[in-house]
This record gives sequence, structure tokens and C-alpha cells, in this order.
Amino acid sequence: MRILIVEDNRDIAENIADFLEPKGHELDFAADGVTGLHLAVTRRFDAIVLDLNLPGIDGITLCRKLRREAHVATPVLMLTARDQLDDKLDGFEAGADDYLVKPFSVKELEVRLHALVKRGGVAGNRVLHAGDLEYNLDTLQAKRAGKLLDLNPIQRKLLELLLQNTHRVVSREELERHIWGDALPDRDVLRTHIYGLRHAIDRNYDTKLLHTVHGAGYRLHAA
Amino acid sequence: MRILIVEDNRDIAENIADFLEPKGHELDFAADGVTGLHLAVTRRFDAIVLDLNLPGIDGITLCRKLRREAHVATPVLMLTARDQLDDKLDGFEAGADDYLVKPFSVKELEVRLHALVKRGGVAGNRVLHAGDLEYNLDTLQAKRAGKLLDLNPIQRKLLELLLQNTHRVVSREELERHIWGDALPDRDVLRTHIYGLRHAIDRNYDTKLLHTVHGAGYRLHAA
DNA sequence: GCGAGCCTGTCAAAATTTTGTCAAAGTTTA
DNA sequence: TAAACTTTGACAAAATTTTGACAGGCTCGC
Repeated sequence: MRILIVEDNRDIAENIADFLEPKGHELDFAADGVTGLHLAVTRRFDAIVLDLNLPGIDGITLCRKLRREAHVATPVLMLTARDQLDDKLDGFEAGADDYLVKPFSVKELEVRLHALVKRGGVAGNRVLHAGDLEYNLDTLQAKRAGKLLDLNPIQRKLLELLLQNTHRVVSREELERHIWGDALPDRDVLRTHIYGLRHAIDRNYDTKLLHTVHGAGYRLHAA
Repeated sequence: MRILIVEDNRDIAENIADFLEPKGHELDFAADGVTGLHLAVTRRFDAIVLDLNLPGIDGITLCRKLRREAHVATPVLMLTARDQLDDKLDGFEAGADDYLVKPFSVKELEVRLHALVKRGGVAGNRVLHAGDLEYNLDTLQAKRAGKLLDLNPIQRKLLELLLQNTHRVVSREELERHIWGDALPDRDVLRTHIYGLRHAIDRNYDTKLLHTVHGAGYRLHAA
């Protein structure tokens, strides 16, 4: 599961990480409300763990914004201190789906997250766009002008990163790291994959979307 | 709210009563599983509080019977001891909607009950669909084009997760964790089970529903 | 403006990885 | 014990990734 942890207490965050990451969950962290909100709306998560007390924006406000303004339906689990029991009702009112009282067992957290995701997992449906090109992160389908494109895994990863950065040039190295992590290949394999992606995306269309910026990288944009 | 408390510990039951009854809730009590089950099916409640350890029938069994046999959809909140954390997963699997670890604050119990009822015992949707394929979570029967399919337990779990995510690609790892939890098998057993499920679902039909997304996972969808 | 040297595009064949298939051997359950 | 279920393993098929070789394009110093 992809989980966002919004928690300013480093110890708690680490505790959670130590327990959940070995189990194969992917975690992202935010130490304050603003960062948390930003991550929550720009990326896709299966669940969000939200501390009630945060620097910047407090948890309840964040949750409310998420639901009312950003229309993000990702399940939210709130962390509250024992003496904030009364705030919980507000939490539910703001759109939280569950909560946990500190101190809590990480195991319990995991169980609850599972339950949440199982129950409400429908949310998602994030789609990236650029011109008449779109890419659905859930179905992993890419379309151009409504027509399905046939992409292989590496092409999909390339497209994902490029679409998340349509506003700027993405360097070769960024692309390489996005695909291979730190184990970069020792030859210039990327060239071939860009070639393939370009074919898939632009071959049959007049307006080209994938542009090369010599010496800098690539950029995906209409016009 | 009308609430059924199934709890053999008299002290705990009294505690709950002392807190909730003055607030205007109507409580019924059962001190063992059989009585609890009987009350749960013969009367109407807004929520049921269920101890995991009960004389007669244990909580999980009771819950499962309630959902699978008696088709009662009333929200269930389970009470577990700290060291029964592992049972919780079973609890959710059996159809519980929430749980609380003993010792707990009665106030917290009330908050959770409120949340559960508000959510409307949403659990609802006990039948999952995709195209002309359907799977009933209560009876555990799967049908394609109205015809019963013969599935084994692992195939059912696969189908369940895939149907809960008809819109998106489900990774091999997600599927594996759904079936085996953290004790993943060290060989690629999943392959064989997917093969089996595919046979059961698609073999005799023209439109295939179970699709492989190479390098990413599987996806169940019509068309 | 000119060419050397680097960067990038092109493509097909080879190498590798992933997935499908199925029967037989083990294991659990009724 | 029999029946049902799960795991193992071996091979086939499909798809993807890498390799390598050559061509064209871009930049920069001269």
C-alpha cells in the first residue's frame, strides 16, 4: 500500500516506517500540514495517517480541506492524544474515517489501515494529462485522442514521470533513476526507450508531444 | 440508538451501561454467544458490540454466522484483549466493522459507535460485479452469465480482491499479500492460481475478463 | 562559417525476464 | 481414507529489455 504519514514527531514517524516498510508498504512523509496537504493532493495514496496536532495547518482543518476543497476521497486515519477524545467527533465530521489514540501499537495501525483500504479503496482515479494525451495511474492505460496506446512497463514509467513534469525539462538522469533506481545501466539504454515511447505517442499524430532539449533532457508538452 | 452488547464480563457490561444508558441509548445484553446470536437475528439494532472471547460461540464465529448465514448487516464493533491483536484481521474478514482494544474508554466506544452508525453500516454491497461476472460475499458463490462457477478458496480470495479493484491493475504482490499475508511463499505459486482462476472464469466465454498487464499485475474488466 | 567531437535518433537482432501451461507430488480437510 | 486443495517443477510461449552499429544533428572553438 502507498501510505502518506503526516506527523511532526520524528520518533513516531520512524516507528511507523520501521514496521510498515519491511512489510512492503511504500511510505511518504510530511512533517507539517502544508506539506502534507500538498502531497495528498498531488500524489496517489491508498491511505493517509494524519496527526491531529501539526505545525502549519492542524489535522482537522487539513482533512476538511482535503474533502471539501480538493475532493480527495483517500481514507484518512487520525492520530490523537488521549485527552483529545472530544476532538474525535470533529474529526469524523471533518471527514476522517478512523482514528487511533496515542500511544498506539503499530500493529494496530496496520490492521486499521488494512480495514480502511479494504472498505473504501474505490477512491483513486488519478489521471495525468498533456494535450490530448492522458495516462491513468490506476488502470495504467494511456490514450491519445481517445485511442488506447500500447506501452510496455518502461515506457509507462517514462510517461508517468514526464507527465508529472510537463512544465519543465526532465533530465536523462532523472528519468534513469525513476526507472532503475540506483542500479543504473552502464550503457545508454534510455535512448532506445525514449525512441520507443516517442513512437507509441507521436508516430501517428501531427502535433508532437515529446520534445528533446539537446544537452538537457526531455519535455512533454503540447504546442 | 439501540445497541446489543454481547459480553460475558459483568463489570465491563455494567460500565458500558452506566455510561450509555443515561445518554438515552437503549441497550440489550447477552452474556454468551448463543444468546447473542439469537438476539442479533431476532431483533433490530443500530449496532452490535461483540466480545471476542465468549462462552458458547466465540465472537468471530458469531460474526461470520451473522453475515454469511443470517444476512444481518448491522454494524459490529469487536472488543479484543491487547494480546489478541492478530485475531483482528480475522475479525474484519468475518465481517466486523471496527474493534476496540481492552481496556478501553467508554467514551471512545461511544464515538466509534456513532461513527459506525453514521456511516450507515455501509458495508452493504455484498455482491461484487464485473461485466456478467458476479461474486456474492455472503454465500461465497460466483456466477458468470448466471451460471455457477466452481472456485476453490484461493481462487475466491483472488477474485474478491480483483473485483474490489475492477478499475485498476492489481500487482502480483498485492494479490499475494491478500492471500498469504506476510508469510509469502518463496516460489511463484501465484502463477498457478491465476491460471486456475482464469480457467474457471474465462475458459468457456468469448469475452475474457481477467487480463494480464505485463510487468505490472492483473486487471479484471469487461471489454 | 567549418569541422571535430559529442549528443541523439534509428532499428533490428540477441539476451533476458516474465508469464502461461499442466501434470504430478505433497498437504490439508472432511 | 478419500476428496479437495495447494505447491512444486519443468518446459513453452510471449513480451520486454539490452546490445550494438550506424547515421544525423548540435555546439563550440577556431
